[in-house]
Amino acid sequence: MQVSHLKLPGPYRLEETLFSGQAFRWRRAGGAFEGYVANEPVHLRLDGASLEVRSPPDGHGADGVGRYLRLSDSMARIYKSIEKDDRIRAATARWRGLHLLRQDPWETMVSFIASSASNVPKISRSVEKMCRAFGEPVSWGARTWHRFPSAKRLARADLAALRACEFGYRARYIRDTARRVAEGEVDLDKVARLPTLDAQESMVEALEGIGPKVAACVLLFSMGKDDAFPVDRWVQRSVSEWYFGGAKVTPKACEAWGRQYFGARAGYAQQYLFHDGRSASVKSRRGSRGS
DNA sequence: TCCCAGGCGAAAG
DNA sequence: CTTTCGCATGGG
Repeated sequence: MQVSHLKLPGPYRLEETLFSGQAFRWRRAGGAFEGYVANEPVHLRLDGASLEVRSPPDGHGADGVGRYLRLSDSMARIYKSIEKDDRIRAATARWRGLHLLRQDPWETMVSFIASSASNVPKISRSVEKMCRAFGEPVSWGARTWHRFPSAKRLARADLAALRACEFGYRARYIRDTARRVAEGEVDLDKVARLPTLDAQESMVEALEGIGPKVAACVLLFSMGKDDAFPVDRWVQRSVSEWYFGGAKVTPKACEAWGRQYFGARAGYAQQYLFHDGRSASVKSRRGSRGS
């Protein structure tokens, strides 16, 4: 096993970052976290101002972890650029150190196809089942881990086997998207080089099951397009409540508004709004349960 | 039993 | 063009 330590340039909310609905394969392991970076198993633990990274002896070690966690993001500048009012300032203050991730685009695309009209725990379960069924096994320690399956592998997946992962009606979208990516009809590296709106449009245009929101998630959570502004029910609700006095806002209008209002780092603002709104809701549901 | 979930595509207006 | 509806499925 390799062990290395990465220096953290500032506060990093590792748990909130890994469990804020961007990534779906992380698990709590005591005070540490198990998951995958660059499709290699890793074990992360915060240790004061540094991050301990454990990984298999024959893998990439900590290579890529800093990039994945976006450790070098200039958070002070980001906060300065998105803190347009007291509401967003409250969210950034509450969750200071929450980061966006830079994940693998293919994994992010499949995961967010699975996300539509679903919820974070269920997405995680489905993705994990799919990895066990189709992903390459990796032995490390006492366990067998499973890499995220390639587009080529999912392209020839049996639809019934995909459905068995609880993807429901999304299984077909995942299999067909895998085929188009495996055939090179859609090239994710090329998509990543396009301007945000062009990239978003190209994915929506080419791939069934990918609409504006899912495409924005791929751009924001895997391609570093920080001006993408994914609008789901939580963000739509928060924006309506906090910025439109409770008036209805369509997802399309909400997205356009968010990109304009928050600017080049709108996606970071979105993540803080999402996390803040969702945390408040979970807390109040817990608090009001009973009777 | 009904409602909801990091929506989307097709149908209807 | 915009709005509404069906979709699989598990959890509250």
